[in-house]
Amino acid sequence: MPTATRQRIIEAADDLFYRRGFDHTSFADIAGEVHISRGNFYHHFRTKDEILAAVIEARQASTRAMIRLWEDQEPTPEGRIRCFIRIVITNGALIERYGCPVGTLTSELAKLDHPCMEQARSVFSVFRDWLTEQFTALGHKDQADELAMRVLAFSQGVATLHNAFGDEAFVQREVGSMEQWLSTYSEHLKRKEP
Amino acid sequence: MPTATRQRIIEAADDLFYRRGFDHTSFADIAGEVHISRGNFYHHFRTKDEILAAVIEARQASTRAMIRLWEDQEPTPEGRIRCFIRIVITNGALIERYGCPVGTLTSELAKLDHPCMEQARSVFSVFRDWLTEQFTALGHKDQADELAMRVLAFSQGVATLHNAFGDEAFVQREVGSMEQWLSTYSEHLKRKEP
DNA sequence: CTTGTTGTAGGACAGTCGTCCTATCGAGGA
DNA sequence: TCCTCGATAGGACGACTGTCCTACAACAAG
Repeated sequence: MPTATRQRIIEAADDLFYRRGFDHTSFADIAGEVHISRGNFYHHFRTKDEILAAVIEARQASTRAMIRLWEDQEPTPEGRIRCFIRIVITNGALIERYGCPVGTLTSELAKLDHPCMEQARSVFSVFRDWLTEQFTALGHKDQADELAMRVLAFSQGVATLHNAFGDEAFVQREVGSMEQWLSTYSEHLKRKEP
Repeated sequence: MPTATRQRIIEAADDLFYRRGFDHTSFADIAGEVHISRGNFYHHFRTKDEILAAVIEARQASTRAMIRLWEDQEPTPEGRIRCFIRIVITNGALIERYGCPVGTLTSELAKLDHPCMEQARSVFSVFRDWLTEQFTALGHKDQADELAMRVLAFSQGVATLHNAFGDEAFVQREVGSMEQWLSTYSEHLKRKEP
């Protein structure tokens, strides 16, 4: 049963881990953000790794929630994949400043050789599996996972360079190019099923 | 005039910043790697930021050296761009473990709001400007920078996902796809200048 | 009213951090 | 031989880290 305070800790840690990085965020930082004492903090999370695990779990949940939203808004697989492609525009301001939350956390945990690495990777997998489903529905079952990985790589590349250069025109251009690439895969379906 | 010890410090710091991250690498770590005392360390670098600046400078130099090597080995712009594309295979083992040195450092410095961020970005720019030159030589002067950014984004996306998933087949596949994409841009030139 | 549980606070603890200071070493010039 | 000066060593410093312990307040169960 999650307490309200516990929930606020997770939200603050989520935000700080994103903006400052996991390693560079201290207990005191999070406690200060939530306006509780470090002692109270320890009552909810005994170690830093426990918070990280809870944060990643929360990110998995919010990712799934976002995906459900896309599925409600867009009836076609093409429209849904387009939602994912456009995420680098939707979250453009944050990505320009702090990069992709999933990619940067994974990179950091890889360097730290952190036990939560596998859990962090699974956030990637939520996107990957869902994109694979969409490409399968689009009639490309045999290469669905490969296409999903390509879209995922696109978003990571654009996010990293947006974070490095801050060039919004570049993001717009790449999204447009990717949407055009996507349309070639969906028109192929229309031609097969008129 | 760089001392031999100073050079060894830079090399050790370069390696550790890559493998553990800048923030998570301490003075003691580097000193231990070089087998010198922390006091001696301070004689060469007074602050951590000074080491970082020296490391980034060294990376710029080694990047330019690698580029010169490519230019010596490959006479055509297409072959040279191919060298860059293949770098995610050449350095595959390291990237799988620690990600791209340029991308991960830039991401970390962005989160730390570090003054060396601009300098780190310039390592990206070395690649970007050189790729722009190559695409210009390939006869695509009007969109040379856009194509350079696309190749750069490709490498960052592939590196991030290779680091996350460790899927070598994915890397091979994406490199092949990217080389095919590149060949369409060079054949366009051959058609115009037979 | 007593007892026990739970949330909160504040501080103790040993360790590490970046930074800085001082002392010693060794070679080269006067 | 003495002096100088860069290279090296070793430790001191205050601040901060993650972790842990104890004390108190609120409140429900008995």
